[in-house]
Amino acid sequence: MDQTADAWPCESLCVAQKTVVPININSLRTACSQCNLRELCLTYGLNEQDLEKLESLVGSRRRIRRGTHLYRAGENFEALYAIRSGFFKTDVLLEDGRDQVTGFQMAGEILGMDGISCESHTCNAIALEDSEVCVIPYSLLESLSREIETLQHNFHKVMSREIVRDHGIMMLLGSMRAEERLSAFLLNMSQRFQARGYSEAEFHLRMTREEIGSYLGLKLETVSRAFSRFQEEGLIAVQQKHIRILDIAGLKRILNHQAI
Amino acid sequence: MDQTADAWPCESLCVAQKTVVPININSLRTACSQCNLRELCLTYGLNEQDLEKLESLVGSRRRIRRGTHLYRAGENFEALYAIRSGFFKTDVLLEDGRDQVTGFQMAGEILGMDGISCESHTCNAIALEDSEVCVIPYSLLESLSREIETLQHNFHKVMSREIVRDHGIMMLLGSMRAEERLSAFLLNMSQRFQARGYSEAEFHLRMTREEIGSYLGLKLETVSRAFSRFQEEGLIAVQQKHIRILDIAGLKRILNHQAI
DNA sequence: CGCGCCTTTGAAGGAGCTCAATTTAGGTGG
DNA sequence: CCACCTAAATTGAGCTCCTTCAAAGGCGCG
Repeated sequence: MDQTADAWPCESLCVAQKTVVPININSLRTACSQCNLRELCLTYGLNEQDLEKLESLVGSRRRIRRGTHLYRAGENFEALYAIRSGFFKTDVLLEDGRDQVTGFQMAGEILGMDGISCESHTCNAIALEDSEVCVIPYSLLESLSREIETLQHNFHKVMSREIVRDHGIMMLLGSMRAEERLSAFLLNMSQRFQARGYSEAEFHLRMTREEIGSYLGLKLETVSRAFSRFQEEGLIAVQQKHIRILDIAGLKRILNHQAI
Repeated sequence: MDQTADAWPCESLCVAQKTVVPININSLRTACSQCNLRELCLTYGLNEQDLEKLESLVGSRRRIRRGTHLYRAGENFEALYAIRSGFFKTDVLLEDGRDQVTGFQMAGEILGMDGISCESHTCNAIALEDSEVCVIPYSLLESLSREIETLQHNFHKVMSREIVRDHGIMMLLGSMRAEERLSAFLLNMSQRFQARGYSEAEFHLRMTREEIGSYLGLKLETVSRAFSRFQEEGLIAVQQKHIRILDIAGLKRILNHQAI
């Protein structure tokens, strides 16, 4: 099935990507072998035996209150973080004060890979709602992935996926107009919520218009106006942070540069 | 030394990055242990013993004529490529025909990491001049990096650096004006040429104005006008693809959002 | 209930785009 | 070696989409 069709533009070129089975995120247990997010996380496809070895991988959990940092640019890099629950943004800052949101991350996704290259983080990770992460000490991940081939492979795929995702955003920022960008954003959110067992058509955005704008290379007013126009055209129903998508095909048409 | 100061904006936040020693790219030998690009490549810091194991890593060489593809989006992913000599661009295509250059790669850099995530390439890699690459079969790289810790670590760093680089470009595309973008581009090129032992102040661009524009999210006319303005202001001397940087500090001032 | 923050909406301005014409460079063949 | 040809680059003028500045409305939280 083409669950990838509404991913970032260039991800749709990715034929072999696995179909993510919607999963249930209710009961929370302790280790990877019991984790409901397994299908989305680093441990995908590991056998029972290997999963046992992994019990040591997740050192601890950390709760991050809404609005606080998981890590900051410049801090020492020691661990990756797998999001158990919640919602994050990452952003980078320029000396002159300008900043840019580089991504929004949700349950099952991995944070912190920017830190590997120079052993210190290059961006900030901030919780947009009360969240919980699994702390994955990086040295442990490296040594375990020397033992467990599947883990190694998954880790590489996760990093590569991040690169592909970034290329999609570069495409978006470099060659799309405002409404195309917002359409891509909404479709991407929709698809990710769906992959986690939530509604693809109705969801709460955790970020402000300004954060969306920063991510999409637009001003908050432009984002707001685009939302309003989508609503006028019957593509979505929007009330503050609550979004209901009424016409997915219509949004896709906009993304594909076609007029309504 | 702050050779990182003129890297992409957010890379300058990266304190721990190694200083790349300028190297001599004249004599070409066969294996990694003899390669002059070692300092820039995956084999950095490996001891003699490990380097011997690596002889098998580079399966073969491939010559790529100017204007031809190293790989195409959609093709099966089987290997990474280390550039021995030459110059490449990568780009992604949208269904509606729009495309975007996602990067320019030069000697010592690794191509193809986009393909890991779904076992097929998601972008095109095209030689901008006659080039030569080392073919690194991916399965071999994975098994060798389970044996050789340093290789594993280097590989992860290379992928992470790609992510950090992409964040820098997202920053550029999302929040810089045309002249800031071009300034960042020139400073980045200058720094990379310097790291390879070439002049930081004078070099030949291998790409057209249109390709630069695509990379920077601008139209070719805008790029051309920005070049002309830089020349009027005495920051650079430009004659077609030949660039001479006259005032690096001035370019940096532009990048930092300050007026002349 | 009131305050602050977020969002919406309007009107004017500007940076970069589009369209178009001209110049220049580089490659080809006589 | 020169004339020719094509692709790339430059430059101008008008236009458009997004930004900027401003004001008002709404929601949530103490």
